[in-house]
Amino acid sequence: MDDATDAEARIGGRRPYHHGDLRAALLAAAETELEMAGIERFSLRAVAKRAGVSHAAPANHFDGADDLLTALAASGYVRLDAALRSEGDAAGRPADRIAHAAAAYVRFAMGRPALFRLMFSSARPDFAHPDLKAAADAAFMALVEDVRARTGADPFAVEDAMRELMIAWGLVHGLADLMNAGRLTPLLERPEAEREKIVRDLARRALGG
Amino acid sequence: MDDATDAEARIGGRRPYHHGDLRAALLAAAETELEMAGIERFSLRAVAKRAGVSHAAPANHFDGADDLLTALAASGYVRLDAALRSEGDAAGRPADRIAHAAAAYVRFAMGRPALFRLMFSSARPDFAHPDLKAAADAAFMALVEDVRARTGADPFAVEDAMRELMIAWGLVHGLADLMNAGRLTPLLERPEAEREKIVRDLARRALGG
DNA sequence: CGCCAATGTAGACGATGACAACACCGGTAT
DNA sequence: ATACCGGTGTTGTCATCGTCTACATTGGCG
Repeated sequence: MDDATDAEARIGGRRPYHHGDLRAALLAAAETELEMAGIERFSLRAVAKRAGVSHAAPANHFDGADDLLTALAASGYVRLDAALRSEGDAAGRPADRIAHAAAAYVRFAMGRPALFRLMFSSARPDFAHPDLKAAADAAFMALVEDVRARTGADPFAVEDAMRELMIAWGLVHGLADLMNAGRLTPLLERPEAEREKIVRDLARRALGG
Repeated sequence: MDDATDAEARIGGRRPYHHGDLRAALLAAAETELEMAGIERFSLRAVAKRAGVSHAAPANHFDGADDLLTALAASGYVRLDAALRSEGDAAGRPADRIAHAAAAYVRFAMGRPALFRLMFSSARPDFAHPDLKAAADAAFMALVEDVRARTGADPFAVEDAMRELMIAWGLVHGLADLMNAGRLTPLLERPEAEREKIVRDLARRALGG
């Protein structure tokens, strides 16, 4: 926070020509800008202004707007992965990991709607970028492992386990995306605690038990 | 088609100053432009060029780019509604309507990926617009009725039926959106006929059928 | 101490959405 | 018949956007 208030701290003095950690500051500014404006009104110049630098400064750290969004999406997947795993660990029985991960998935999406759209419903990030690909794959594997913990079988080897994975991922992603879009109001309008409970129930029910 | 070839028909002659049915032509051009460029690179000027009119001509028929996209989204929901209902009617038993509607939902999404994103994952259409709202609600009701045909209960009155609805819609929407994003490759890579069969099976399985 | 690569700034260009002023056209009232 | 008029399409303009290029500033290294 000291860095963030740098400008104010130097009242009367001139702001330093060099920022110090502009790359990180741009990523942070981009995320709030993304949530404020939405992916379709996202503007690189607005991000630069929010970070307090000139409109062309980001070019020193990112290869254009889409590259910044690629890095941001990767950061999103890292956090989604962490949320899925920590929530899974909090489950009692291994077979119930997936239901808790489901609730975490939906909570993640609803807490950062624009970032979630960037991660799953945008063509702007370069999903072939190594960093993004690795982060997205890791989060995917969190789900795979939860399914394995439930069925005792490797989804990539056993078709039945793969079907479970498809149902689990499809269901939670659909619920998240629909509520993100303001649909599914019967579920959307409930208080958060109840909503999470329902999501867990839906996951258990769809997976047969 | 006579109107569409109007320009060619008048070789040597001057194209008529007035188009005839520019509104419909713009909607058609917008849809192909949307699928070609994607929602995030969609450009009103490109649509106008595609329709063969000046960049400002659309203003006479639509109140800006977002209004055009609103009309396009509404047209999408009308078609989705029709697909869901006709596919449901093709099902043998009433209880199996929902599985067939599920396959239709996924097929619709994969056949028009950008339009599907416009309908569910974009902030540009005005979802409060009466036409769009009506079309979206109608498509939603198609799913509601399929659930009712299966459970014999009104989802809005019986909580258990509502849960079935959430699972059904969440699952098919998630499967569609994920494959649209290039994920869920184990399902995505199969030939279309097999994919549809799997989607129906997943729906039956998730609904405990 | 002077050079230099990294980092940030300023300005310009083409594309875009929106707006305003004008041109064209068919139908209608006189 | 003719003069008007509202609907429709065009041209021109402006602010904003992403990107590129030239230049300024800085800290560290030889």
